Amino acid sequence: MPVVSIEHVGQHVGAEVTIRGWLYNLRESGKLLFPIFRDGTGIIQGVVSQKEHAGAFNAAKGLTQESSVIVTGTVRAEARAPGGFELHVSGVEVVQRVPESKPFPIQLKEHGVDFLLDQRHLWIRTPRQAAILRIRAEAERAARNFMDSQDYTLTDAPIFTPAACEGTTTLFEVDYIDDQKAYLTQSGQLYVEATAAALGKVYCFGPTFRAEKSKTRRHLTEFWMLEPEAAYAHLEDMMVLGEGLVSAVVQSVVKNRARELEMVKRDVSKLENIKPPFPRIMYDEAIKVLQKNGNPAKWGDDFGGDEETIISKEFDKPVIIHRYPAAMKAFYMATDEARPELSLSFDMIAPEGYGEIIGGGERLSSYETVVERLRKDNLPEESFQWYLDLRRYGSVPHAGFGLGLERTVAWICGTEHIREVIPFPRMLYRVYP
RNA sequence: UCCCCGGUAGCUCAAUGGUAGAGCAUUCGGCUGUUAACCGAAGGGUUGCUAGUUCGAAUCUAGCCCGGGGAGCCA
Repeated sequence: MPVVSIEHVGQHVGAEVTIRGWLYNLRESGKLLFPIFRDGTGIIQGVVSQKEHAGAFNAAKGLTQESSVIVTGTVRAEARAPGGFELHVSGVEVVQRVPESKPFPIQLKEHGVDFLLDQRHLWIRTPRQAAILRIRAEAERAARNFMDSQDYTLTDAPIFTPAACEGTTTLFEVDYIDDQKAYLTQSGQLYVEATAAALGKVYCFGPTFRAEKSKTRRHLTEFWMLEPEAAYAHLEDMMVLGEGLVSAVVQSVVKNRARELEMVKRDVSKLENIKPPFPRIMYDEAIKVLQKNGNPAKWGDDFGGDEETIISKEFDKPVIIHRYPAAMKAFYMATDEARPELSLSFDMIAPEGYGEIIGGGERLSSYETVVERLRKDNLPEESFQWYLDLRRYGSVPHAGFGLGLERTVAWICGTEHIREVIPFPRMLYRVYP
């Protein structure tokens, strides 16, 4: 008897199959039982008749939620069943029965955020959470495929680092061997600048850490970033690469994860439209847009969540804002020679208030300027000697950006908070489970 | 770090100064087409902690602890 996954059960109508999974829910109606099974790929309702299969009936009757089961039965097309297919159950083998004294804590009803996050290891079993994690996986695969197709080479960056990439206040310090200190990486960027000089076009993709005391729906202390970097590339190249990457990810999810998007009740029409080119405005224009909308922003201000939302509402695609004032960007950002008060930087703001999903730009290539900026930002020069070597030995113009995976996936899924789109979110004051 | 909101049964919530309640979950009983099934019954509480006001506090006051949303900062 073939073991089939629930997502493929429609190919076996009329046949007897085996499903291995868990009891998601059980409804009883006298001498008929309606168990709902899940196996990680989907859910299917079973029907068990006491008259026809007394053994299966007795095994399933009173069975507790999330007990693990191996079920055999005949697949029928059935309009009355959720999903359109139903399993007429002839055999039930209980692998492990959840004890009645300590039932599965997550019910098919509403729960509070605190409770669900404490139960995250079990919460991910519910259909909505499982769908979100599948969409995340598709987004990661699509992102890698796109970068590979553009001839970028994956060069992973270290997680232990000797010092800050960006601000020094948000570093996680860890005890390294023999009383040394190390820090969890905030960004792989400095390292991909090195591998770009070795391999030309590169990217890294992995977790990054920020000890920011931020409590918002857009923040995690541990999040994943995809960071391309290319030698001899300029700002324009990166804006084109960024919109290509985001479009490829969105379209791949729309194409390959339609069922999951339906499960999370996403309005897919808003995603189908996400194709290049994306609207681009200069920082100067963005300030004007804000002022037009009654926001008190003035030239030189950085944008917070409110400002990003106002600007993104003007467009139905992600919007690229470029050439921010140099003063508000990191020490490695290149300046615009036409207007030295501006940096050759850009951010991409997602629609619908999901905030900044990309930040990047062209890097400083002159040794003297990097040293000057390091001193200005009070960064420890001795920790950056290797980085300065990149400006000593064949320095070239180069550019790159960082894409925040969780914000991108949260936007694609339309979730309330980005904590839902990573299997085990790490947040301010929460590292369990 | 700052501002706002919250903490009552395993879960979601009600009870605004006078005997702590409901739905779900659990247990027992009923039901041959259920859709977070339904119907009947039972068990289940140190109202986050500490102090205070009061004849009397889940309720009012103060401090603390925990959580949520936001600001700053960022992807």
